[in-house]
Amino acid sequence: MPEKTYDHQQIEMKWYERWRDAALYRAEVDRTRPKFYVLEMLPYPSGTLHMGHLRNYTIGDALARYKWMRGFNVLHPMGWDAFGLPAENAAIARGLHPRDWTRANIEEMTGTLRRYAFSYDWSREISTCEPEYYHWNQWFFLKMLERGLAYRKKALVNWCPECATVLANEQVVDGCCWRHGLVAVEQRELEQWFLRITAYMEELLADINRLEGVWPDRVLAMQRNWIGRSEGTEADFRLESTGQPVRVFTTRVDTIFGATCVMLAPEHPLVGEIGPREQERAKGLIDLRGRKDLAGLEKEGFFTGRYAINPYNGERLPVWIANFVLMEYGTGAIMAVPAHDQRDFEFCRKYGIEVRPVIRPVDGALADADTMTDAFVDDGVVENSGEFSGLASAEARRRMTAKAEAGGFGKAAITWRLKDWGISRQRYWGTPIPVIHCERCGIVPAPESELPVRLPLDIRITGRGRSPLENVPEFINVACPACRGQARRESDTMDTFIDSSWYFYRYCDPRNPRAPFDPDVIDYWFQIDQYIGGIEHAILHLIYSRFFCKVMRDLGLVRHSEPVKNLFTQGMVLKDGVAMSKSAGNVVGADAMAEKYGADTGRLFVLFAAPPEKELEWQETGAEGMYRFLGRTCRFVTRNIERARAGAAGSPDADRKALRKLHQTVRKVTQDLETRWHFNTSIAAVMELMNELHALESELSGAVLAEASEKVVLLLGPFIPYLTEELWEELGRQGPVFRQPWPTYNPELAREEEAEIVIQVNGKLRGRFLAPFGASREELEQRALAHDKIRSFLAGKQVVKVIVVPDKLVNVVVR
RNA sequence: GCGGAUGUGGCGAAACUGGCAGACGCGCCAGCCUUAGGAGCUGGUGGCCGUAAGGCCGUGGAGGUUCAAGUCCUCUCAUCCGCACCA
Repeated sequence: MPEKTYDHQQIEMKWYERWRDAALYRAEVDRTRPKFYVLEMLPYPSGTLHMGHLRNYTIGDALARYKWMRGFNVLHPMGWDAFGLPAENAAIARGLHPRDWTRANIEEMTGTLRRYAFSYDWSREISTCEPEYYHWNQWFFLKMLERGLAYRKKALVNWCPECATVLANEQVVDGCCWRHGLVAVEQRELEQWFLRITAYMEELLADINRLEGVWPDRVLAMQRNWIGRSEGTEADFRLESTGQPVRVFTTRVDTIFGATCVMLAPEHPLVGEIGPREQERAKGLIDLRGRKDLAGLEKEGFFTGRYAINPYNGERLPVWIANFVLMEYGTGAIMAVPAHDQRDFEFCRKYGIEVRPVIRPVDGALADADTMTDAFVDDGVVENSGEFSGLASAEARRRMTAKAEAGGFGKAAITWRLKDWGISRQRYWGTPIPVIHCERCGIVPAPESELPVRLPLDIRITGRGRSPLENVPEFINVACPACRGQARRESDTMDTFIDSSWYFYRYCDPRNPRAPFDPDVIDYWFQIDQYIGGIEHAILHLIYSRFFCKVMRDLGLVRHSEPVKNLFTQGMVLKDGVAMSKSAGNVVGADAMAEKYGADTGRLFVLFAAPPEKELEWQETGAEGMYRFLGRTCRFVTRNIERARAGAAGSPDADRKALRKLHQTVRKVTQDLETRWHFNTSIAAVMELMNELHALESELSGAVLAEASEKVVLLLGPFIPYLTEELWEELGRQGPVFRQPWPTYNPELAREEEAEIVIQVNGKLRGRFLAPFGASREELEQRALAHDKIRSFLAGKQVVKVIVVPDKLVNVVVR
């Protein structure tokens, strides 16, 4: 029987055609079986689909196939169409209607993607860009509005001039738009819709510590940081002139006797009351501040001529306005304690304000104000602080806070960094916010029966910063649902992160016309067992979706509080040391890859070259190596089919060796995939097996060849769907590989006959010998000491001790 | 500054609870086969010394624990990432 050369083009097209419309990963739900829900956050493919995009897909797919073979019900939809955003961009660029573009895009993209993915394309059932989906966005919005979780207010918001829309805080990266790297975000004051994510911030923070599954520390740290809880004390410093309180927030109230001035943010409301000149100068500070890189900014400020009274000691402190004090954080005012805060120190030294140490190190003396060069910022012992002198910092904080509460001039306070989620966008593409503005009735929610509020299809996209919806009278002009008078429909649309916050719920029940989903169905599939994605979603999507989950729970829709059990962040794919991305212009296109070596080679390389959490430097030569391996495997299996079938005889010795390696490999791959996803070592193990099989090939019996071929195909099934499918058919077997049971191993066959015992002298490898498993310590010791080579090392020395690790090694300690 | 990681051959990386460092692959070298090969096959490949047998060194660095350390402890250096005048 001639061997078959590996023709990836032919094989992959054949199986792609055959499987393209099959719902491969849609489980016929048998609730008695265990379930596995794996999902990837694909970066939305707004351009060329490249190997960087496909990496997380490949990981998830391998896992899904493996779980399936292990007898799980698997839900494994493609996650990529969750965002409407790229559709809008491209529509503007191409002058196409977004809706058409989205459909065209789906067809265009899924050609390659599906050739890689080999799984069910759920984007055919759900596109978040369409009314069937945004109906339920609107429904959620109304529920939140009812509960006060959605509200509208005038606020200073981030504005991306390139997108011509507002952005949420989470979507501003380094002062720039997350989508337009170099475009600086401006601040504008606008009426905006917000979701009250802060209502859940305590829970969002607390639950980080309660996640049962595995989340990367990095992501947890980023979320903690972003939520930014900080415990401290608020205290009022009264203005000497008017008696008006200036409330400050501090985490170090124990240093308050060292306060030597009070500082206001330039935007602080009190600035206006102090005087027009001061207001003018404060404005100057704001402008100087610019919009980027606050950290590198030179500290500037000025004295207002006013004084405020320290409530703890009655001291009269000058009131300053300083550019580094932020209105958005705390109360917008601080007390400056230059001796114990580095920023205050720098500011006060610059302007000649007194530095007064009041905390000394536990085992040291108070610093000298004149000679200190840096603030002493650690906790210590409080000095020169009236009744609190001599206390440790922590204790002083407690007592001083208590005093403020008792005296009515302050309280313990917790400050959060997290702000409410601004969801208004002045884009066309997005879910219309379902409210109506009526002059008489105010803001009136659209009646639930009228959902979905549909986007008009006939629009012109201007990119001018006002929603194009405002120019569509049929959309804008409506009757007020309450009074029937003339009213205007809200023209803002929702942030598309709303879509992505719950799309994975809808995947479980995509056609439900009555509700976002059936809670019973959700109950079976959720939580997501394994979510896979890039680190870039650590604070955006992953906080929003956690928030959404808690809201849905409080609406009685779901019974869990966290959507994702285990989160995995895969490493980026680099090309020449830079993350593969369209903007960097260094992509290895999936099309080109599939053309040249095939999707199987691409998948295998991505899985083999590095463990999934690590970054992966793309190397063409590495892919070639994988291609060679596939070719060798293909030829080996096909050229032995005849001999296997004929049941040819072979050498028992070679058979035994081959079977041992085979069963060891099944064990190793199973362990590697079960406990940790070490795809790379799994694949390496199969390669080792193939090397051994090649070496023994001519001596193997038909039966062993048959068993080996079959198991190799099954072991590789999760990684290289096309070739294994083809070989499975060549072997005369029926049905998709991933519906076969995972191969089993026989521990008896896998066992080595003899143990190789290593002999060390003083911990250094000096020799080795074979011994039966389970040999006694005494026997091993004796044989080691009798070993020729060891004897030469022992000559003239005294054996102090012999350590024996059964079946492993003997270490002889000599002097 | 705060927080999170990561350091092993020429390269990507292995090494499960401390027990043979470098599996597997790439690259490179030699050979075979071929009209030819950017195809296939065989062998070699951490460094230094040695014709060889063999020896010494070797997991960022310095100490320590141990019969035994890439793995545990202490300190330190370097790189990457996230946040950042957050009071």
